[in-house]
Amino acid sequence: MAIRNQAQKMSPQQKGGKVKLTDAHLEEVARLFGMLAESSRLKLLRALLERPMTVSELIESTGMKQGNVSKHLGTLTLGGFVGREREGNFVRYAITDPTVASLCMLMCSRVETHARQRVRQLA
Amino acid sequence: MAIRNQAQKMSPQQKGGKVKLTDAHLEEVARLFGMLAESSRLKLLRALLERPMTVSELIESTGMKQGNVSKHLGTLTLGGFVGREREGNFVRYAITDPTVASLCMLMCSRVETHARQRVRQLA
DNA sequence: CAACGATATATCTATATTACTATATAGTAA
DNA sequence: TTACTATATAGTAATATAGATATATCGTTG
Repeated sequence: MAIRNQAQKMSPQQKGGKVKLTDAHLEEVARLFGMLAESSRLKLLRALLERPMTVSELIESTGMKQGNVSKHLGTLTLGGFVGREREGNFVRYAITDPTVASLCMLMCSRVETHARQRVRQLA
Repeated sequence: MAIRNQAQKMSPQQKGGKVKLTDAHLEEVARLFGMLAESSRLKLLRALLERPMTVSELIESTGMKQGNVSKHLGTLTLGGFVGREREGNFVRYAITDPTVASLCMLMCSRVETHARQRVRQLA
């Protein structure tokens, strides 16, 4: 019975810093990570981190096709990363989740670290 | 020319907390997020967060097939999330990246928050 | 060396997801 | 209403990746 992995009714963040992640949690966490696992969507988030933008603005700023922008924004909205607000004919999107920046920055610093490690390995 | 997205020679973390993420960065960040976007791999990480384990132990503790465990561990190793160390016939894997826990916990707390939001929306 | 156990890898099928194109919908204004 | 603009969605082909199975490689022991 090795390790206790299964569900337990506890807050995700416990006092000791220890976390009990149920299988269901992991499924959902994986889905959310998957939403960030696409450079197109990250480009949209990067743009929105500057300021809220309409779809048209995002199309211009990212160079992506309209349909793709819409679809990716839909995904990000489902994930709760961004929110939408109608403004006449336009729809303005904004980042609603403060952890987006943290997640991306954490991962980005990993990129640098990892790159340095690889360089060191080669040397 | 809307927004300046392109490469600039700066440290990823700037003083003001602002970050310049180049397109190349985003590609790599996406790849890394993708490695965490699979519940199987997250299960492996969850196990390894308890303590370093050999492949055999991971097979038993996760119930996954040997080949898949090996493959996923290979992916996680490529991403620099875990490291391997031979011990006779066995290979012991351990989490080498301290940000793994932070990333997963951040995302997990998002899951809870988002779930609460959805409940609120339904009400 | 041969035989064995532990781990890695190769191949396959099924599934998911992308970008693309075209089309549909929603809102505004005439 | 119709016409127009902005956004969303549907349909498709191409690509990628998971899990299952089989096989290969590595390290140990005899």
